Amino acid sequence: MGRAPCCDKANVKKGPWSPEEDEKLRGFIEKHGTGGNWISLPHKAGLKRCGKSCRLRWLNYLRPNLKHGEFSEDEDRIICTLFGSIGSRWSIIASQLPGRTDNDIKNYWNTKLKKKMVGTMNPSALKNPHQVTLSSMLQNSTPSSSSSSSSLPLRNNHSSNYQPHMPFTGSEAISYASLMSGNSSSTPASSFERLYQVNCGFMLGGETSCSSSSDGSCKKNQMNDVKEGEVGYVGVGGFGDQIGGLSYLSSGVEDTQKLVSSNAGRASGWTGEESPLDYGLEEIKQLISTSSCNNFMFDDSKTGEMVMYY
DNA sequence: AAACTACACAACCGCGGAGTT
DNA sequence: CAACTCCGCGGTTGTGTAGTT
Repeated sequence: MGRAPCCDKANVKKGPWSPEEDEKLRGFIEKHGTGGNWISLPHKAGLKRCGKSCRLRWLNYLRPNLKHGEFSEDEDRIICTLFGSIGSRWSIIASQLPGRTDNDIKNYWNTKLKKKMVGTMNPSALKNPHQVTLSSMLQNSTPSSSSSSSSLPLRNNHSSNYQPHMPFTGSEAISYASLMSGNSSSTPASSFERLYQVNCGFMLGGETSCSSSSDGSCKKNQMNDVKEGEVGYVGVGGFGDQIGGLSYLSSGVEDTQKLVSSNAGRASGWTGEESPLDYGLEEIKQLISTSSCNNFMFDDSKTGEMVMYY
């Protein structure tokens, strides 16, 4: 069965929104609400736009109480922590950042934060081929082409032993962990910085595995997996133990929960249509505490590479 | 000043899930 | 239960602009 188009593409305007269109849409929604039907909304509002386009414009740009501009360090922290815990589920991350949209955060991550992560790494280490291969991390992070997705094992909803390969060998990972712990930032590495660097550093390589891929197999099902307790995750301590007593990841979960807790109140300020996603605190806590992305383990015996078990 | 490049952000696309008929 | 519609999500692309050569 083919999927019906969401709108008559021939009679629909595309591209940037004009101020007049914005005003029409804003005015209509302020007056009538969305009516729970985005498809019919543009017609009612007198707009020659696709319903999805209207929805996006409203959610990402016109909606009241939206923040535009620089992200604060707090917001950076939250994004990184959550990204490290739950991957690229931008809507969930956005739900913890009032005034920010998933699109905003996604763009911010892709254009700035990811580079910031890279920037925290010691460049000299990158010259050593036996240590972290940054380019390979980044290559693995973008599932844009079908070829890349075919070369990378895609997560199966119902498979608990999905094993994406990290671009490190076991010893490389140890080098990397040492590098991170000895990072020469102006302040001693705080627990956040370690969490930030380790979680996010690895996530650069693991992003694909946690995001929805082109086959979309990794979307809401992950939530369902967690809820249903079907996933046989390896314990959180696995990775930290292996890298010589560094307990970044286990503390990461704790920190994440604190962050989520501290932001839940703010998040609750979102009401109805304002909130793109309304996950409960407990839901997110559980999601994070059982998050696949925090569960690492070496498997030197098989491949000689470090492997994350999901 | 023109050409080129890099970056940031808005918008589009296609998919899966949920709800309805 | 299948067929269908709509919503929401995340990845990707397009476009404008600032910076550099």
